[in-house]
Amino acid sequence: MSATAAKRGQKNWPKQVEAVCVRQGLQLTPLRRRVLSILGESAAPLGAYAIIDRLSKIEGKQIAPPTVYRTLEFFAENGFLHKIESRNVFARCEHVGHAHYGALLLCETCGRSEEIEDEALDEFLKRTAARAGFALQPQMLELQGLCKSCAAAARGA
Amino acid sequence: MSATAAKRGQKNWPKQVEAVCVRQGLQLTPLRRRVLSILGESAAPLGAYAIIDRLSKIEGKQIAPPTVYRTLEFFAENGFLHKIESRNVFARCEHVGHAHYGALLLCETCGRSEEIEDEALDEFLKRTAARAGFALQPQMLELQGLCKSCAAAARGA
DNA sequence: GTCATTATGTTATAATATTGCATTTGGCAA
DNA sequence: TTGCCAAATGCAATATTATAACATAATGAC
Repeated sequence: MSATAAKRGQKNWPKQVEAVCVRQGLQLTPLRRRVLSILGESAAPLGAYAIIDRLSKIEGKQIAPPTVYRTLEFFAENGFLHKIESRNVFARCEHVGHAHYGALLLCETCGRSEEIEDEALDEFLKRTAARAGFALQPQMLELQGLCKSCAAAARGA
Repeated sequence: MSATAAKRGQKNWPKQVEAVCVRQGLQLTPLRRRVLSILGESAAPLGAYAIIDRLSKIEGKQIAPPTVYRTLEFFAENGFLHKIESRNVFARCEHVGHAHYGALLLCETCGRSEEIEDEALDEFLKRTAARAGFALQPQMLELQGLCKSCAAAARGA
């Protein structure tokens, strides 16, 4: 993903979420809008407490954890956000309204996450698991590595 | 994996670990042996605090978290144990001394984890990530689903 | 407007993990 | 053997992540 594409995604994401909320009759309250904008402006996924801190600054008073966790839960349940379990952070879902499978490519160096949707991958995993008698759920993989620019930087260094 | 295979793995694991420790000159201290045996006897992966509780019972006094976390770190560093990030638990590495790639199949129902080693999967993932310019690290995937027996039970129910 | 539902506020606490420093143990060279 | 260094363990405090439980406020259906 190019830097400009990242920036576009970042800028458009709150608007896309808003559009889906309107279509589906989901309440986009002031609190949710503020959290949306915090997530929308971040280059990399954010931890809950980073969001709490930023929100507290915006609101001018200390916001308690449940407030933010509930908001994040709302976004995750409605397919706007991924929780990245391996890092305890929350990333914008770049495919608002699409199926939730594929993979998140997580950069070890810059912390950014990139989302790919790949039916072939899904199929391959299902078949691989099935050989062990395992029935896979649909899920987003979390894959660790280096993003294009960090890999280039590492090679250059 | 059959129940008997699981049981065999479980019984042999501490001995395999011990053998590798001897070969590599790693200290298998009394503390490490006790943690090894706790992990060896568990059907499913255990959380750090579950291990702390069991160890405290065995020792007859309260064991502090760092003691156990350090022991787990020792086993993980030496390839005897996997930390399952999506669940905050620790699972025996069933392929002691092998490459650490492939996948952990995690059953949502019984909590057990099964390890598969699959070079084709590794290749597939690398190629998929490479199309996004991403350089994947070798890693164990965590895949959620239902194990053979829990899937059968679910179908029967 | 009343009422039920949904959302938010607030306090407390649970669950997971680490830092920093003191003490003990094990290996090994003089 | 002794002394030393490095590795391992003990221990207290605290950091980080997340949830429970209950009160209050806002919203939408009727």
